[in-house]
Amino acid sequence: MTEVKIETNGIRLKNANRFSLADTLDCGQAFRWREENGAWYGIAHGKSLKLYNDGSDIIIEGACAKDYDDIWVRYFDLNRDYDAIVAAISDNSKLKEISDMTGNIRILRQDTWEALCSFIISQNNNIPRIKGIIERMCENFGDKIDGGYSFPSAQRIAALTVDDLAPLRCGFRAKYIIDAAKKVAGGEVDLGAICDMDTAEAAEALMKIKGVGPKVAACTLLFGCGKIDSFPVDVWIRRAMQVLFSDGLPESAVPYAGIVQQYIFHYARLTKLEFDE
DNA sequence: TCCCAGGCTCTCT
DNA sequence: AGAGAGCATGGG
Repeated sequence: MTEVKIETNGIRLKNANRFSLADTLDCGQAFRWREENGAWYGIAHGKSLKLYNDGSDIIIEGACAKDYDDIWVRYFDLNRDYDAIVAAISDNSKLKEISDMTGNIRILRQDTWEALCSFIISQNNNIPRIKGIIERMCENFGDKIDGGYSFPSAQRIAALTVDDLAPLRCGFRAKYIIDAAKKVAGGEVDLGAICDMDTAEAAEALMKIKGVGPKVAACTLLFGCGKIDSFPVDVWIRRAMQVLFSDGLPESAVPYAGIVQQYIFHYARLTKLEFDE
């Protein structure tokens, strides 16, 4: 996407394109990023990062060259041409208006297990509280690393009981988290294989987990497997689609449905889109 | 305070 | 198959 410079304390993305830190890291797709004095701090794939803008560049502080190639290019979806996607969908005037506001979001390719777990927690919940539960999960059961705690593995959670999760204060979702961990750690649900399946088949496989329905499965596949044809429908999207695209998603957006879904989701929330059902 | 939150399961028709 | 209640908890 851009020229990359390796610097002493991190990586510099020269003239970072279609990459708003705020829109990408705080649009409800990932829950472990926080802003402080203009910089964004977070932990992903067991590593701690600080990101900030330097003019038109983005600095990924804490990333070495090897991790950049092995982890961060994929995590930040840096090889995808978002300009081309925005151009393609802008043939529709509503999508153009939406992407004018949200087209600097990049879809993060998160760890599959973390995405699964995060979106199990997200059900019938609000974003601030989702973040709190996930942080408590990491503090209680993750590994201490420089800068915080890693997201705990499925194996670690599988060794726990519902009662052990009480400190998370996640309510009825605790039993779902335990079920997911046991099935993933035990191999009954093979996340690696699921990421290789087609989207519909993969969703079916994920829904063998208690508490995983179509929406949680779709989010897991979009944000945890990079399946950009996966289209999560939550209350915001359902209402936004009724108001904006009652005849369905425009044809030009179908190949990128998942990405466009995130644009619409963010747009709906930014504009506090009002609906009369 | 009271409504509702990036839904899903269970039950009843 | 489809509709509706209930769910834990706490943010706004």
